[in-house]
Amino acid sequence: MAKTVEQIAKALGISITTVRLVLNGKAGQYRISAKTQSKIDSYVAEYGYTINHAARSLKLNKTDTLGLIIPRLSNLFFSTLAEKLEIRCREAGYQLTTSCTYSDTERENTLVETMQQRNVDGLFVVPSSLQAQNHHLKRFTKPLVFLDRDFSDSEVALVVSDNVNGSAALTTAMIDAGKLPLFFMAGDIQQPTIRQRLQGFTDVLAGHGISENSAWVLTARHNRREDGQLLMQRFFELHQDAPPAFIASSLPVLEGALNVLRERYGYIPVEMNIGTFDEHPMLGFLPNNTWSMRQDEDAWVEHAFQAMTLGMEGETSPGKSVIPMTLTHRRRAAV
Amino acid sequence: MAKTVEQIAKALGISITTVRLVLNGKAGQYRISAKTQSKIDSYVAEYGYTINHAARSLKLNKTDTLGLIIPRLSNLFFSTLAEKLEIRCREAGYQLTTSCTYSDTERENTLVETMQQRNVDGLFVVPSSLQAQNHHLKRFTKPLVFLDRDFSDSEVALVVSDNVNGSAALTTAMIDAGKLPLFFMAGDIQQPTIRQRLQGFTDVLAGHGISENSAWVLTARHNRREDGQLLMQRFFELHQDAPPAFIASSLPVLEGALNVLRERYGYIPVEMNIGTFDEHPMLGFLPNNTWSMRQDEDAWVEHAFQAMTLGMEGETSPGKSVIPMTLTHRRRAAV
DNA sequence: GTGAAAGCGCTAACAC
DNA sequence: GTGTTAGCGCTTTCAC
Repeated sequence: MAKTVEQIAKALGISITTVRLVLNGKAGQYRISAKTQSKIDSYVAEYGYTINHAARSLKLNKTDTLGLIIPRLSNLFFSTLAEKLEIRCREAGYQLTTSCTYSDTERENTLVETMQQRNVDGLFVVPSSLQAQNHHLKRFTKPLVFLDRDFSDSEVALVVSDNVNGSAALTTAMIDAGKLPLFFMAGDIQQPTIRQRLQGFTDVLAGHGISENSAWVLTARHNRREDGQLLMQRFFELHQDAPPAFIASSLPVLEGALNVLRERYGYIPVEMNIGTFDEHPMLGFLPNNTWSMRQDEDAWVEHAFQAMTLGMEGETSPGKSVIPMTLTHRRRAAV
Repeated sequence: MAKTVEQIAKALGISITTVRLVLNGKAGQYRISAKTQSKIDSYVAEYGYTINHAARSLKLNKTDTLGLIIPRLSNLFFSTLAEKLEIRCREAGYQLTTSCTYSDTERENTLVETMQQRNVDGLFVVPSSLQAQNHHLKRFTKPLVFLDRDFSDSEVALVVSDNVNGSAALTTAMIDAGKLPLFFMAGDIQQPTIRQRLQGFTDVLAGHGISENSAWVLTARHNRREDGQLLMQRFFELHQDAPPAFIASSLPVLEGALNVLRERYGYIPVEMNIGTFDEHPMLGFLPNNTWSMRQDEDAWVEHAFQAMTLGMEGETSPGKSVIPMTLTHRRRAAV
């Protein structure tokens, strides 16, 4: 097993070049004798041959590997994205290697350096901040495609969802269904994605002439379950009852918020109207009216991979791709 | 940027060895002059130095990379496992690279060959079948640690949950709460994990002198949402009403089963008692009594990494690790 | 049709 | 304290 080209050649008493030509399928092209070919073939069938990827990389200065750096894999949106991107990369002959930052900027920077050392041919990154993004641009010397966070740097290759319009559509759908007042439980509004979702919300409310909307917005520091809990706890410091309708800025925030309700009441009030970003089959477990605004991972992958291909071909950056979102409504369960 | 050791040495007019010693932190040990050191340091500060990992790998015949092959990342259990294993590997200085099989044996075999070519130092695999497992053992020449599927091959390094006892405990808890009859909706019972869960169930029922339990078991071909749907549809071909209590053999099966109920009734009957394997925060969205049997990813990671370490140190296989599961009960929501 | 040789950037062993 | 060298296994180029 795992013979090298040289070992095969020596064992068979033929030259390295000949073996190589056969192994690379160039036998016909160079008119290698059938006898030599079958000698090589049967040797390989017996002992096997595994190309040494490190040697190839060293010579060609490419690894046929792409990197993906995301906040966490245990977030369904990112794990789905990783899955689909891996499939797309493999189709094109690339191995994708994924690592998580856990929203730690230092870790993120380290990961980029690691990817650089390992000489990946290109890198997809969800950057935690504009500084981090600039760090990567400086340190990483091959094509970079940024995902999910729009820091308004028009030069970079970037794929994001159309969060402003998606949020506006979600808000409009809930208002049209008569669900007012409508609260918005936002995680970290420093983060562009969340900020844009909040903006879509306030835009629509302003368009409806609702000026008190700032009272309907609650914000937290991060986007985790715990932040959702804090948000709902804060809500109860300000109000007597559960909100008749609210939007969570992401699924973990929703999980935390509903958890507080269930602890407080022993149940989740069924008459409550719930909006959220990101879709999940388990939203159907809720008996409530729910609206979820889904991000289109397939379109993300196509745009991101296309941008990477252009970058690797040396084209200039394709700039920003803004992917539309789609709304899923689940009607309140009959009783 | 990205100078090689040789370039640095030439630019500074000193020898490659000297530069190397400084870069590797051996300056003190070999008493390199402070002047030389600072010359090198400032050059690196200016132009940077990125080690060429391919060259290092080629020379040392190791990549400081481990592979992980799982069915899918969009399954929360596996994505959590991947996350925690990545963290553990990085602590020990290894990069983890994860790929998915989508339960396709051929793809799985290809992935193992790819990992072999890329010369990963070791491989964690969730094998789709005993044949696949044997294929890997034959083709992969470095340490292998298998996960999640117990094909009763006592020689291999393997980490699994204690599915038989876990399932027995789950079944017992539901029976003790008076939830009979209790149905079991199983996905693919060819797969050892599912078979063992089913076995824990039938064992307990037999222990309670319930002989008709075979009528309470429904099985499907795979373990996906669609299979859960089929199972619940089949249930309704045999019964008039929704099951008063049932156990799903995994979360996707549960999602599919509940989906059918919601379609049929417009709601999920709140008096139904639900058991499932794998824990998820969104199970709290259900107003029902639920019991979920969780797998302990942290323990999996510790045992798996330990087994890998032993393998890399050339020790003999540590054999099978069986990890206990823990039960979470959510009480039916008050009204 | 087949062979030989240089070189990718690193490590390790040895020389001065 | 510093310098030289061989060689990991591959690709590419040129030679016969």
